Order: sequence, then structure tokens, then C-alpha cells
Amino acid sequence: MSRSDLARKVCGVSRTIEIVGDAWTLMILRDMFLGARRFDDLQRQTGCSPHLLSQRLKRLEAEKIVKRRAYSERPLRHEYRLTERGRDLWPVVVALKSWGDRWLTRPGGAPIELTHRGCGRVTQPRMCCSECGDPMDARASVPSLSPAMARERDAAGHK
Amino acid sequence: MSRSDLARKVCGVSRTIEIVGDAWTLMILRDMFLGARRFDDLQRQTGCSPHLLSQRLKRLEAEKIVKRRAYSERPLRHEYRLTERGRDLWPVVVALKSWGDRWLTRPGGAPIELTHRGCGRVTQPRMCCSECGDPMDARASVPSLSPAMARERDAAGHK
DNA sequence: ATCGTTACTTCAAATTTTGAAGTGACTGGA
DNA sequence: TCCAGTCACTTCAAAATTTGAAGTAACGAT
Repeated sequence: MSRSDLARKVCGVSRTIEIVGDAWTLMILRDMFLGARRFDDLQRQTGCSPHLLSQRLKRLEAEKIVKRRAYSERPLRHEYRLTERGRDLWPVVVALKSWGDRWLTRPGGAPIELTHRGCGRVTQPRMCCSECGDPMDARASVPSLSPAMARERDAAGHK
Repeated sequence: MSRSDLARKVCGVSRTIEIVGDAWTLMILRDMFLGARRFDDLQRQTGCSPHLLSQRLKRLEAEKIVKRRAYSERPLRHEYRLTERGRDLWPVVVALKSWGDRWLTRPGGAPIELTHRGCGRVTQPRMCCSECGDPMDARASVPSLSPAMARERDAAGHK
């Protein structure tokens, strides 16, 4: 099975991974959340080649995660902005940041700090239950699979 | 700059991406959070080739995200388990799931449901402020970069 | 007229992934 | 004892993707 077949899975995690599950796409998202909008800024900040950046932006645009819009006629120039769908990927990037802050520490403190507009404090966002509000970790929940997903996961399990 | 150079960045997000930012690694994590431990199960459930799985598991082991341990002598057989460091990647996978549940819906409801052990209800975990507990989205916080990170981000900005 | 900026595209070489097949150490059954 | 089957991989060539350098096109400023 090749990577692109993930798009056809019933599992939403697989399909999400197929869209944003690669290093450069995630780097682009990081930089867009930090405010980058232009091609050259994204290229310099992510460090990827223009070719790759161009391809990835096209894919993100096709998936309606970013929107390309002109910020200048004469000369005609474009910038990229996250859509609502794109902004909603914020927890993914923040989750990567939190893990890095915890497990890849280096002298000098966290490279990025987030200040919560609501309460004004520096925050390390974390996953909480939507129902009771308590913080959650890997052991705080039990997953159950829909029948279709259970079937898919077993596929090829029995010759 | 090539993908593996991300490991040398001061940005923790970049370094985390270098380790887990690829489709098959994320798929492996998804399946391990769903309980998979054996090579063959991971191969069938992720759908990747044994070659790739083998490489990725070695990398994850080297990064201390999974631990290989024998579950049987005679014949000698091994399984893979998440370490604490690995379990701590749960928010990343859950964030991918939440996005998929919201933006890639299909008839039949969410393919995976999570029941919170604490309150007993089906939950859709979300990011909340560690300080005040309020739910957060992309617009709820302001990022600030450490001087070292700001410098890195600008690199090559001026020839 | 030439330089610099911005947003890309092109191309060949290097690297990575895919897919199929094979290996070795066993176990369990006829 | 022979044979099929399981498990955890490894090997290898072909295909696909990425990298890195260079080029292009449309302007505006000097």
C-alpha cells in the first residue's frame, strides 16, 4: 500500500495524515501559525526548496487549508493564508511543540512561548476532556472502533 | 536544506517533526495507541511495507519512543511498546483525529470514539490553557520567539 | 540600462519508498 | 518425521520523490 492510499481509508486519522502528515507540510503550518504568508518567507523559514514549497502549497490549497490571494496588482503578487479549516490544525502543531518542549529541552528555555489572550499568562496548552474539562493523557480514555473501521483494520488479517 | 537538518534546529517543533513527522511513523503511533504491539499487526494495520516498518521502528526505538521487548523465548519473539516519552505523543494523534472528525466527515459517524475513563462520557479532547483551563484555538494565543529562535528563523534573510 | 525583489519553474542527480520475494527459527498436526 | 504455518524480519530492483542549483518573468527603483 502506498502513502496516497491512506486517503481512501475510513479512518479519519489516516486521511488527515495523508493530507498533512509530512515534514515540510507541518513546517509550513508551523510558520503560518507564526505569521508567515509569503512564498519567500515560507521558503526561508521552513528551509525547504522552492520546488517542494510550491508543490505543498498547491496541495494545501486544493485541500482548502490555505487560500491564495493577491496582495498586490502591478506587479501581481500573491500570499497564502490559512482558512478556518487550516487554522483548525493548530492543535496538531501545538501538540508537536509541547512534546518538543518536554522531551527535547535545551539550555535557554522554550524557543516559542504562547501567551493566552484570555488570561494573559504564558500557557502550555494541553488536551482536556470536552465533557468534564479534566486534562487527559494517553491512559485517560478507551478507544472504540466503528464496525467499518474495525473491519478495515483487520483487512488481510485472514488470508 | 534536507529534511534531516531539522534535527539541528533550535525550534522544538522542527526537531519533533524530524522525528515523527512522516506519514508512516504517525500511522504506527495511531495503531500503537489502539493497542497494536507486534510487527505483523502493525504491518497489516498501517498498511506499510515490512521494510519501511522495520526502519521506522528502529528509528522510534533509537529515539526511545518505543521499546522492543521479548514476549517469548523459544521461539524468540519481540513486541514493541510505547515508552512514557512515546505515550506523551498522544495529543499529536488525537489532534489529527479531531481534525479528521470535524473536516473529513463521512456517513456513519466517527470511526474512533474515545470514552473518558474519568467521567465516563464520549469525549472529543481539545486544547485548553494550562493556566486557566479555557479551551483554546489558533487565535487564543500570541506566540513569542526566543532570541535564538528568532535568529534562526531569519537565517539567510540577508545575503 | 541594470539591479533587486518576488514568486515561482525546470532539470538532473541523489535519496527514499514500494512491492514482491525470501529467510530462519521455531510450533503443531498427520 | 515431514509438512504447513506463524512471526519477525531482510533483500533487492524498480518507481517515485526530494534536493540543490539554476533559470524565468514581471515589475519598480536608481
